Amino acid sequence: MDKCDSAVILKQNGLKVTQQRLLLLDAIINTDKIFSALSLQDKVNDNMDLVTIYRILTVFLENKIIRDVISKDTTRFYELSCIHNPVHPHFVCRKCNNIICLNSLKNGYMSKFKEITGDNIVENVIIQFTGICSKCK
Amino acid sequence: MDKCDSAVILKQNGLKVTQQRLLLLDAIINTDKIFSALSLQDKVNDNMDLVTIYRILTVFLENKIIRDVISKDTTRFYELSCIHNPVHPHFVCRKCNNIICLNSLKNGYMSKFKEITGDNIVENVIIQFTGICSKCK
DNA sequence: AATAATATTGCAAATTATTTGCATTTATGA
DNA sequence: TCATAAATGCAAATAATTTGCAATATTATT
Repeated sequence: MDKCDSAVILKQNGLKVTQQRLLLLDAIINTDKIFSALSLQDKVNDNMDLVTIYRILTVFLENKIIRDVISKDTTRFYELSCIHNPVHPHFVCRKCNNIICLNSLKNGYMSKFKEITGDNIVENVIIQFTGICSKCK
Repeated sequence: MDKCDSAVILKQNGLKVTQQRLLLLDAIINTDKIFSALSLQDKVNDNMDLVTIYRILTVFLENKIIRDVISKDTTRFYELSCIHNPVHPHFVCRKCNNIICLNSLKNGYMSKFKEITGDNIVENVIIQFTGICSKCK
């Protein structure tokens, strides 16, 4: 807890410190799961406009405060992107549709990928497992 | 070419062989890229209803004739799922947004993942690279 | 501390992707 | 060939996200 200070993060990124951004970032920091625009609206019990949430999420993405979590869902998901939450694989359960964060892989696996990525410049590797989670099996 | 015969595939899966399913499956087989409902409608110049395409895609997914290609895009993408197109990693360019199919990894990498997936039953591993593709750099 | 300039927010409405209901049509097996 | 059940097309609904614009809040400056 006290992983990060919302106001500090906003200032570090040269962003205006608004009530809505503080509320939203607090909610994000205090979530240990992935989130969507709608799930955040539920969490901040202030009745914040969904449009505002979408716009703030766009700003947070641009500043790499959050990052995308890809899924086949039609809803867009994100997670906090900070030193306390390094890039890591996810497990998607096809029964309950939950997306579970897994521990990061130990270094060294990237070399295995070099041979297939060719001339493309790789900035990030997303690994996602699908199947049945331990609760659903 | 002649990778697969649409009518045969439909019959093998116990599906009714309809004109629309044949047209759509032909279009899918003759695409070496990923596709969306809309991109398929463009490809089959028959003016097939989008609703029909969505419904056929659902059936194809259920029968594992196609599979999802996950992305952060709000559009859902798919690819042909057959012996000629084994599961493989994708590269997503953040400039042109194209999704490029990469060669499959050689066997043996799965063991690296065992340690992080825990009690969850893994049925599939999705690997996706993001960055700048060779054309955009 | 008050103010001006500018970015942010909220509301309404538009857009995009996908799904549902229902009447019509088509494929398949008796 | 015909009956049956499933598939299709159209219209409309739903869900997620985006846009326009006026009202409001933040921040640097006075």
